Amino acid sequence: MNTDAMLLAALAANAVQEPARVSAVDRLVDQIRELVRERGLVIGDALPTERDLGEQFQAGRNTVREALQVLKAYGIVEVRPKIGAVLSDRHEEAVRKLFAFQNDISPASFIDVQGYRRIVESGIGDHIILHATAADLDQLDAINARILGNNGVDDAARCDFEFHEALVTLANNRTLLANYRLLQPVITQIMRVGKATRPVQIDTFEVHAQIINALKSRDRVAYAYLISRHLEHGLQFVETEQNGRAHIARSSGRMGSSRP
Amino acid sequence: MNTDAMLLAALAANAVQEPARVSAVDRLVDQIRELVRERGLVIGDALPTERDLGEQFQAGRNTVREALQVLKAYGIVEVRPKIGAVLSDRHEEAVRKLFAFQNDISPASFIDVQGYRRIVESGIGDHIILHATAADLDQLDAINARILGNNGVDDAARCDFEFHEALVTLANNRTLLANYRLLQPVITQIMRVGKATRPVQIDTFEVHAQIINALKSRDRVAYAYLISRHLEHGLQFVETEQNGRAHIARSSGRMGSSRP
DNA sequence: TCCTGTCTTTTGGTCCAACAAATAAACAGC
DNA sequence: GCTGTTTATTTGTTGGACCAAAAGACAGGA
Repeated sequence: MNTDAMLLAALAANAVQEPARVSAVDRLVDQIRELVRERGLVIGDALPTERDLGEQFQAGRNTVREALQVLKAYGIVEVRPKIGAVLSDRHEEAVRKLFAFQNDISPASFIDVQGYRRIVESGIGDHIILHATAADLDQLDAINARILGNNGVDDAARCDFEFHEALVTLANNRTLLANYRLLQPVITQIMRVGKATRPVQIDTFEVHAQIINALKSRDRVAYAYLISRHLEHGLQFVETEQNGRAHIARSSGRMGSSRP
Repeated sequence: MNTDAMLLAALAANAVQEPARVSAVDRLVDQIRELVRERGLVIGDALPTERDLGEQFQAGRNTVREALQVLKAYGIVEVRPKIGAVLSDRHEEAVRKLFAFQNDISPASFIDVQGYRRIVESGIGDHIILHATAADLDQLDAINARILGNNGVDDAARCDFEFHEALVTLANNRTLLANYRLLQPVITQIMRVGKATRPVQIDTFEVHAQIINALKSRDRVAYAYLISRHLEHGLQFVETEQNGRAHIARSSGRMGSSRP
């Protein structure tokens, strides 16, 4: 037995979860998902009508509708009057929404998120320096240049996020990127508030440019220092916050920020 | 206007989303969540019955049920026969489930996840070395000892995960911990398959002990090396996998693993 | 008094029928 | 061929019905 076969067997074993659930709605959710899979439906394709689904799977229309509500909550389908349920690409968005709602948006969590970003964005420096091509770094420059478009706070925050997202993308790890994107609403909000306090697009552009230059000259120490300082700067505006949780988070927020 | 007030104003501005949605189901979802908030209900408390909710909010029972299905999908409530909908603490689990669902479980994603873990678990070394107390490290020892209980593959995998989770916890960053926990099903599965190939609880225990000792002696270089090697070892069993995606992911998977 | 088994009532689970609203598709008029 | 109108289909929502499960009331016995 080779290792891959063993792997797949273990995966199959993991697939069975709760045999206890015999709810018709849950069953329908699975059946509809299976239907999508076996018919090879893709984003934009429409599912059968609610009545058809009910007839096909021996269920009442209300039961079908409850199942569709679940799929809709998952971002799998988007249901429009007359058209019916069409396969949606809003799954990631649903995950983000759901995730955001467990992370309360507060000054404390802002500091926490910045601490997370410092860990991640510092940690990927070595990989970027070792593997990024000149074209990759040039593209970072191009993305950074867009921040000078100066189209208001929201737009600047979006550009700022895109730069950091591109940075994380260069780590070439899908899991990391997905996790980072999960925090997009919070991160963008941090940026928005920072820029609302005083418009500093030009400063942001300059710092990003310095970061890119550090990467181009393969200077990992400079990169780590610049990223740390840049992220720390981003939460200056919540400095006044001094309650317990924020303080604890802050100690982690500052981790690894020793000046070279 | 101080910065905190500005922050809160920006948050409020972010709160309004789509005023276009007038669906009765969506309205009910919001109303029920508001009901929970204003009554100060906590985990375990029961909501009014479906019939009562319908009467209170001027909606049919089927509509209420559809709203409850959405809340259930979000892990906000758990509905039990006869009791009704009770507030649940399964929100994180719902997020995990939803997240896992976008990350297909495959050898390629296993390698990717190990790469993610290497970035994270290496990256937090400095903070742990600087801030962890002797008691923290002793607790790591205690957790590590549990892996010798030798209660089968599943149990060993669970203990293994708990050790690494404890490690990440010492980084003292809620966001990082939440993201790491999101990957629990995949990580545990990696461990399970690794241990199924050959039971190596004692080896895992030894390596973990070495890692703890590196932390106790504040040796960041040894820690980084040991963690990297430990995680790389964990995916030996998928070495045969050589398709494109796995190979790309692998290059990131190996990042920062240069021997000191 | 306290335990135990039975019975009633409440409640979620499922389905059906009906109507309203929206809209894609067919159609008539030019 | 284009445009405005009509039609038919489909989702959105509601009320009602019935079933099964379970909590709570209740009666009976140790």
